[in-house]
Amino acid sequence: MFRISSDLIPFGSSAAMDLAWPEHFAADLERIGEKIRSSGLRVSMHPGQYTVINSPDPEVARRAALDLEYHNLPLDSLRLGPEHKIILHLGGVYGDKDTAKERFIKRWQDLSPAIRSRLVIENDDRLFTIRDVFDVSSRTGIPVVYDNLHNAINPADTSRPDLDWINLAADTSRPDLDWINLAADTWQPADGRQKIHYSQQDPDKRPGAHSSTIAVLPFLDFYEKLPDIDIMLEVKDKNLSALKCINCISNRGISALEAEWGRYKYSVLEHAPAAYQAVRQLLKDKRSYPAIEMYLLIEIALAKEVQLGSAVTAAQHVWGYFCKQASPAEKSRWETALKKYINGAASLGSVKSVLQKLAFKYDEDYLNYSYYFEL
DNA sequence: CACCGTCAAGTCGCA
DNA sequence: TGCGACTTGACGGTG
Repeated sequence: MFRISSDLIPFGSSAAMDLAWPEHFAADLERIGEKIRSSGLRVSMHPGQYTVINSPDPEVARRAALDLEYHNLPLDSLRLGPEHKIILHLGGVYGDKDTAKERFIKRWQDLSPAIRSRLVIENDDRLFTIRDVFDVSSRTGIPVVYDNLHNAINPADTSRPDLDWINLAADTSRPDLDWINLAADTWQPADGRQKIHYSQQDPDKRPGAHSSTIAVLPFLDFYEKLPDIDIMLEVKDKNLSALKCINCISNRGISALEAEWGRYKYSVLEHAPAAYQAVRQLLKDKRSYPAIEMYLLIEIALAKEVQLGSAVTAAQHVWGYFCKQASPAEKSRWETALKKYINGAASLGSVKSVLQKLAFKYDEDYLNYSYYFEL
């Protein structure tokens, strides 16, 4: 799966956009679309929370419908079928949820068939619960994407109206799996595989904020109960977590872990030299597949503060790729940057920036694909 | 060059 | 009534 950014086409949703970009980029779109189709990739687009089709203001609703057209156009231009989805929340409440749901359904009926065939609806983190979403789905047939974190923050009311608040608190939500199984029935063959959103709470941020990375143990605990469906992660480090989870739920061979370690190693080294050594030991047995252990060590290491000494060591490891071929000017730039960092006059980022430019210039792909410059 | 503010979108909740 | 939070990226100004 791949989530296409809403910023794909600059000014794409603006009234000022009069470029015939689908024609202009026809050859590229054809090539990319063919790659998506032949590889079995499923792409999707996620309009922001500002796309509100159920607003009482008809002008807001009109612009929201145009925004959905804007999101549909790239998918149509790639010649992708209706299993490539557009994911939408229900919108605002305006003091009366039932009326707001009715208005969503009415506005949905006026959308073009192409958009309606792509649309899926998701529970949000403060207004419409998964139960509200099922309510709308049962009357429209729109497939439901269940979001576990949103349901934890904004749980569906599973109580009877006569239950008092104490009992309600004790039985505030059904298990994720119940909702996921219910959502399965809303997906038709033309919609492709059922998809859910999975994310974890960032411990230091407001409720509902996504974590920086997916913690592997809670993910596996969640995953082992699931039927065979698609899971889209919502997480700051994006594909890093996706690859982590894939590597932990399937044996992709020790070489896949070694490749991952190659990308993580300098970051781990600057946070925790002991963990760096531990992972090296762990990967020595070439018949093993210690994915979970490796990612746990990486998670623990990256959660620690960067130490100046180990950050210098890691940077010097990276500098080792260039020390022979670098020009005198480059050598002096590196030494100055490192000295300033050690004296507290510059950030670690400025040292890495010097190294990243060298990696690009000298075509060191081992470093160009390293997470050292990202984490 | 790091850092911070600003911009676009619509709604809701809290001063 | 007005402001901040939500989200995402680019971009401009400051020191």
